[in-house]
Amino acid sequence: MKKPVDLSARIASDIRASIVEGRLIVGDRLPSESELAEQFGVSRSTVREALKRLAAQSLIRTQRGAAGGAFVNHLSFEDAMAQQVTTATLLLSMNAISFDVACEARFALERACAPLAAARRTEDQLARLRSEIGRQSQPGLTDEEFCASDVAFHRALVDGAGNPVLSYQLAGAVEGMLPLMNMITFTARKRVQIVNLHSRIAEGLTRRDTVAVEAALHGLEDYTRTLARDVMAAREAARG
Amino acid sequence: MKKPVDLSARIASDIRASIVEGRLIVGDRLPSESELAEQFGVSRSTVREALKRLAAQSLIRTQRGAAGGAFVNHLSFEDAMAQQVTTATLLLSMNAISFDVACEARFALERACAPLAAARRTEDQLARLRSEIGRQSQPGLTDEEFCASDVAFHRALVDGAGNPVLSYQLAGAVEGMLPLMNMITFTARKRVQIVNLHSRIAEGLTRRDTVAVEAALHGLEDYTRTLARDVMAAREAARG
DNA sequence: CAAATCCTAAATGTCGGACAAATGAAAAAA
DNA sequence: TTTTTTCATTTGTCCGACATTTAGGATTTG
Repeated sequence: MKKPVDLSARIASDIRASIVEGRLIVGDRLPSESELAEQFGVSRSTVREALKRLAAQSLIRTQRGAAGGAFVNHLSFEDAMAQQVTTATLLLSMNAISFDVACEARFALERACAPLAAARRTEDQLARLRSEIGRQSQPGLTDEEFCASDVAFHRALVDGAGNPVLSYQLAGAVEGMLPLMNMITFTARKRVQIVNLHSRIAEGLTRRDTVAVEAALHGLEDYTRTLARDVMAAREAARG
Repeated sequence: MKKPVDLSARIASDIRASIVEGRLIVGDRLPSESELAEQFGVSRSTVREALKRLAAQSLIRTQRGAAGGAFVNHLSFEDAMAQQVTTATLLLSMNAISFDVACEARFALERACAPLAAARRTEDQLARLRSEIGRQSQPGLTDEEFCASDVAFHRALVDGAGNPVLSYQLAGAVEGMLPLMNMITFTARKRVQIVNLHSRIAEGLTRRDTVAVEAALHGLEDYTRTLARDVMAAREAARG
């Protein structure tokens, strides 16, 4: 693709291509830093910078010691999700993404999970949903705790679809929005509304009623956007 | 969160937190490598390895020269999508994700875009869709070219939703599946079927008929999975 | 003989210094 | 004023050294 000018970037790019295209597979050990330095005709420092680049993308891991070295990493869903979340967070905060756009994307993705979750949800997952609803009804909760429980609820919903790829995709969308959601103050009255909608979702899934779940998600999207609009309006008024 | 043992990882983590939490904002210049080395009480090499880690995540960019240094990068959708695609590709190839699971996730996400795309599609986007359909009908196309056009078609479909966050999410799902899709040989007969379904999608969008688009996407998902199953079966038979 | 201990070689992690190359800005020349 | 030159700053690269970790062999000990 591109021609990186820096040697360390070029070397990282080379090795990355080897991994992506399957010439190096999971568990393979790369040559030692000294050997790589000789192979590429650069110093060990430069090789190290290249390896750190790859490590930052979770493509390799390094072990010290006699049988140590750099190994092609098994990219787990957890690793990928962690990256996804930080990337999504920055993407939203840096690109002047409006709350509406982020919200729309998030609920569109969640609704995509509804039919699958309705068909496959287990009793365990239903219990998780109800447990989070119970927590959200507790009076002493801070806004942050309420938000955290909200995230847990929606992750449980998505996990109900039983598709790890969807869970991975959604994690970024939902958790990336957390900073934005945390700006909203959830009064008792608002919490009741949200908990009601959550209950409708849980009931819909219990009855395996896709349409009901989608409708509740639509309601939740509308209500969330209304809340955000009010927050923005209040903020405007305070400034003017 | 975690306690990185390596100094370069720890420093990278520190600076990353500063960026994510807003203490450093887009365009800000970090102290020079020497200054950072002094601040953190480490050598310049260690600082450099930390900075390379951040550069690998597109969090910073570096400039040489007098007014150079490391600057907090503006994370564009393009950068994020490129990362997303390589991550998704590796995720699918390393985690023994079945074709069915990947396919299901992809089409679930695409169907999520259908209502939005039906409401907002422009004439330009419709023209793009028809243009790709035209290309896919040409007889001389290789399988790779057919796949590439297929990707372009689906990206245009998703872009029709007019939500950059959705476009970003989908890019990973669709392009990450490319290596898997490329394993399928598209005979003339199969191509006709696919082009027919693509046409139904384009027609549905033209009429702003969400239900028709979703139905066509369902049909395409089923057909794609059938094709994959046949490929796998043929492969099994060849081995046995 | 078996088990525990020690030793050693190999590899990454860190350090410090050195020079090259790029680059913007100040100083000098036209 | 405009152009050229010089220069200080900063990243990119290289080298050599030592510390730290670790697996596995060698040695000692029961």
